[in-house]
Amino acid sequence: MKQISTRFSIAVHILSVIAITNGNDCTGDFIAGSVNTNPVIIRRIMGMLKKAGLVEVRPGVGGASLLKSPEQITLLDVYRAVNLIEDNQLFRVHEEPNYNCPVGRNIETVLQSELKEAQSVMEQRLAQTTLSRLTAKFK
Amino acid sequence: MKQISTRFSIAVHILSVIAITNGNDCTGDFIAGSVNTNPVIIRRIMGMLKKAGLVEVRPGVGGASLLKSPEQITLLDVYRAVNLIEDNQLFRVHEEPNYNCPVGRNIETVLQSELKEAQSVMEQRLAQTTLSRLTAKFK
DNA sequence: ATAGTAGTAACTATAATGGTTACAACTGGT
DNA sequence: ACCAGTTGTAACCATTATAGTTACTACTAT
Repeated sequence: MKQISTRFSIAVHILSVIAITNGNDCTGDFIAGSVNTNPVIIRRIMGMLKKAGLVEVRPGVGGASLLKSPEQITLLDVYRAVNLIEDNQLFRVHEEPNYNCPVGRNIETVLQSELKEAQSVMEQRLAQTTLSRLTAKFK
Repeated sequence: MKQISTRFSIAVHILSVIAITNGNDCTGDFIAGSVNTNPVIIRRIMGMLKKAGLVEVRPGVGGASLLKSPEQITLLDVYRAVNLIEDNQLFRVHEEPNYNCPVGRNIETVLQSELKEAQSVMEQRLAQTTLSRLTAKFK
């Protein structure tokens, strides 16, 4: 199966680096070195984090800093920032079943409500973990 | 973002049809008509459900039936049957971060444990919904 | 002016998905 | 014994997301 993209984990990595360095000379190239990937990947994800209002970047000279404190940034915030998804639905449901069949007629509505519940509890669990909680566990 | 494949929702659809028809003349082509897709798709997914011990198919003559009662089949059973995933990890984490960086050194372990938790609560929610609970809501 | 940085566009390779056609193997009924 | 209907696969295809790369413009402090 297709797993959830590494954009999410990289975004958390990026924010952790910014949090730890306290925004000191935290350029895209520096972060790319820590993540061990191409700087453009970092810039792209940083763009999403900017759009979500989580970070700001000093234009020209470079360097990123957090717009919210690490205690206020949760994994759900990051997840939502980088995983823009159709209708915010993690689970995709097959379309246009046969409405002449009692199953085809009902499956979408009935199943969707259960899947939304499952997605919701996952997201609420993500919302319980803050960035500061994560970085506190670093050794 | 890439959503979770419709294999899952189709598999639930398949099992619902079998449950409702009570395994009466429930051929792949018939189910394909209800799902409104190609019969081969149904056979492929049915193969996974067979491997997971959820259904059996009469060879030659055709027709599927449940190997467990609808009260005993949960959405998690179905999810696990059709979404075989590397290491059973829904979230993918970027590999080979820079171990010379305190973030790169710790991010994998620390983040993984949180993500596993989030995945786990979602799966436990799926486990609470049985096939019979679903079909009972059909109108 | 220049060096270093950010922001994008454009391109590539890879993989998963959803679908299709084709074919072999099996079964029950005639 | 044949035949129709079915299952189980293999092979192929188009589409899409992902992850990465190169290249270029624009901006800022020195």
